[in-house]
Amino acid sequence: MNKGPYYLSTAIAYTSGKPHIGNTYEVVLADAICRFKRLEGYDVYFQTGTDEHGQKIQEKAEAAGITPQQFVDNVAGEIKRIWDVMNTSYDRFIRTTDPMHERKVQQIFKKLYDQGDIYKSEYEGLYCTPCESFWTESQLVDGKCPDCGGEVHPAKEEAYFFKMSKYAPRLMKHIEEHPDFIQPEARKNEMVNNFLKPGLQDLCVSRTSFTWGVPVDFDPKHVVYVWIDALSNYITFPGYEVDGNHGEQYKKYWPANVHLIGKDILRFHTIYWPILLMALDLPLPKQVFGHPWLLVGDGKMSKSKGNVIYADDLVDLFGVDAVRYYLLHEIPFASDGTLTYDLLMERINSDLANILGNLVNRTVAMSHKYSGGVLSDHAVPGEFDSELIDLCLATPGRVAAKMDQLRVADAIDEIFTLLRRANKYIDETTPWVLAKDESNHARLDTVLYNLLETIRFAAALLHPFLPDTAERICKQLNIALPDWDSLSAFGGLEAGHRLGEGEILFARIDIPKKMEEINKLLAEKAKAALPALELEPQSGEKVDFDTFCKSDFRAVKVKACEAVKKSDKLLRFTLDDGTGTDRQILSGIHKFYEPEQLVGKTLLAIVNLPPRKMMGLESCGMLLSAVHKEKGEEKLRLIMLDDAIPAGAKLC
RNA sequence: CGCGGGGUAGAGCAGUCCGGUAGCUCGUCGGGCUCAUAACCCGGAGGUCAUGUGGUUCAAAUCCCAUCCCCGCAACCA
Repeated sequence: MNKGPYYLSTAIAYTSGKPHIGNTYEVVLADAICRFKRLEGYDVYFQTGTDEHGQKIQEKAEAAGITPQQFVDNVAGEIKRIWDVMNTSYDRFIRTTDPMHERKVQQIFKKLYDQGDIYKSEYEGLYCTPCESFWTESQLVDGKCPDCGGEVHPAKEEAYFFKMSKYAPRLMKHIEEHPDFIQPEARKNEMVNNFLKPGLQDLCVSRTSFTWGVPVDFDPKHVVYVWIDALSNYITFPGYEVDGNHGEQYKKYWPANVHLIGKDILRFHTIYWPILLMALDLPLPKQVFGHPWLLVGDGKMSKSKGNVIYADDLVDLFGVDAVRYYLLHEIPFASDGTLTYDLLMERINSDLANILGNLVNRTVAMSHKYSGGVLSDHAVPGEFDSELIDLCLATPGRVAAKMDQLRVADAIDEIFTLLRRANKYIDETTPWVLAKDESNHARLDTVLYNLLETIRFAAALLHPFLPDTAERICKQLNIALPDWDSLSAFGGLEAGHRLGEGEILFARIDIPKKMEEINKLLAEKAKAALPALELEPQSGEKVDFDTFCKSDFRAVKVKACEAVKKSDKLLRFTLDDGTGTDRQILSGIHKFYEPEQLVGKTLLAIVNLPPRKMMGLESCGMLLSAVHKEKGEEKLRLIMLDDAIPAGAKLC
């Protein structure tokens, strides 16, 4: 049954690097919504993709020694791969470097210019010459450039501007008349109070400071800045044409039902984008949902903190549906969620393995054991049946209601409420007791039927969230994925139907053991990320020759060497320095050498340093070593000299 | 006076808009069961809902006021 078109877009991912699990959350959320809408019978168009222009990409490509196009090709490929790893069912993966898109962006820009909404002026700001960047007063750090810390000076740059203020009252009215336009609601107030009410400034929509972008065709030293370029993807790819000869998809799907975006870019999607559409005289999207963020541990993911988690790594560890489940279920509707390995494993065990997996497993196992895996008539109703059946019939509607509000986590909860009820039903009806008495077999068959039918409902409803798992459940039931209409009545399974083989859906995880494994993996990863070899940078400071000559370097022979008591670092050397009197030197190198290795070696020492006490012992000089870092680990080797050199020989 | 979000059981959260028995999941303790992945089912303990024994009210987690604390606003960002 076709319930009409449904167009959902994600924000397009910026191709500056590999997306982490937080970036991936958005597309998984979008996927769950789209799959659910398809299940309900909507004709869904799900668009995602990449935003590939801009200064940053130009710079990164330069640094990597490749062209920007090569750079974005690589990253876009990686992003698409991760979207696929997450099993997302996008209908189209778009890229803003698509020539078709670039052509349309130029046409849109020209149209807005011709009708007077875009005008040429000057961008004034504080300019940092070495960084070639403009900054606002508020961005400065101590009045200096936040990038390089250098001086900034007021400067002007020619730029095109969009007349935002012209459309502001219309937008205000639209927001007021469409309370669902901006979700969650708290965000709406934020936008209205912070941006619309104080008055909109005209938006700078072109740049001359970099070239990796869509050129303004009538003024080629300008490139179209991100707003018009990136935002317009939502209409250009479905087939918008400036001349009104729109493509089929555009005619069918625009305006979009939902733009799903991160809460940080809400401003662009709820103010600039609607105004842009008004200027083009196009209908506005029905809803913009700014979803919360996924945090890791107690903060944002950050490469410098070393806590970045990537979706594909998690999938390797736990499987795609477990990761999808966590993302979809553990992130609240309007506030940020957190991801930790512990929490993830706890959810897998308690929800996926215990409640869902075990229910399917025990039911299918009993069916095979007691009825040879063949369904019979479910003709003997009994106590507890109606409660289970009623909940089955009520659940699809409840899930749909939550999904309409985009409350995905709550929708999943509804399904698990049903699964919990089914587990309880088993305890209430005690099939293993019924099985003991032949006269109860008809009732036993009914109980098993009710359970299997409940699982059929659950499989259908779970599919949008856990597509692989839903299919595996169906395989065990030996049925095709049930459609939405089949959930309007209890009794979809037929008598005489033969079940498939039972299979464990989610194995319980031994959390401490798995954690150990993960820590090992993380440590290896962290190590691999460190530079292979690090050398101390050379000193720029000069030392004059006379000062250098004052240092008295001598060859010394190790007569004895022992670890200093109560010190984990220090070794105590008794050295022959050629004077006839033993010289004692302490050196903090126990981490690198065992004392007995060094006895008899010829080393190099500076002997005219002032004596110094360490751990109560006097050290007269210093042994010289060569140091460097490997994979972040400090390495040290003593300077060992040819044993033919006599003790006390001076270096010069 | 920068802005915004938040403080509810050991953990994670809902409830706050629209006052009326403080709820869910996990964990924990006890019991039941044995079909099942030591799973499942039942019950208990655990909270002065950040503070002010503040205000409004018959009634406040919820509305008002004040105070304290945490988090983001630094791009590796959605």
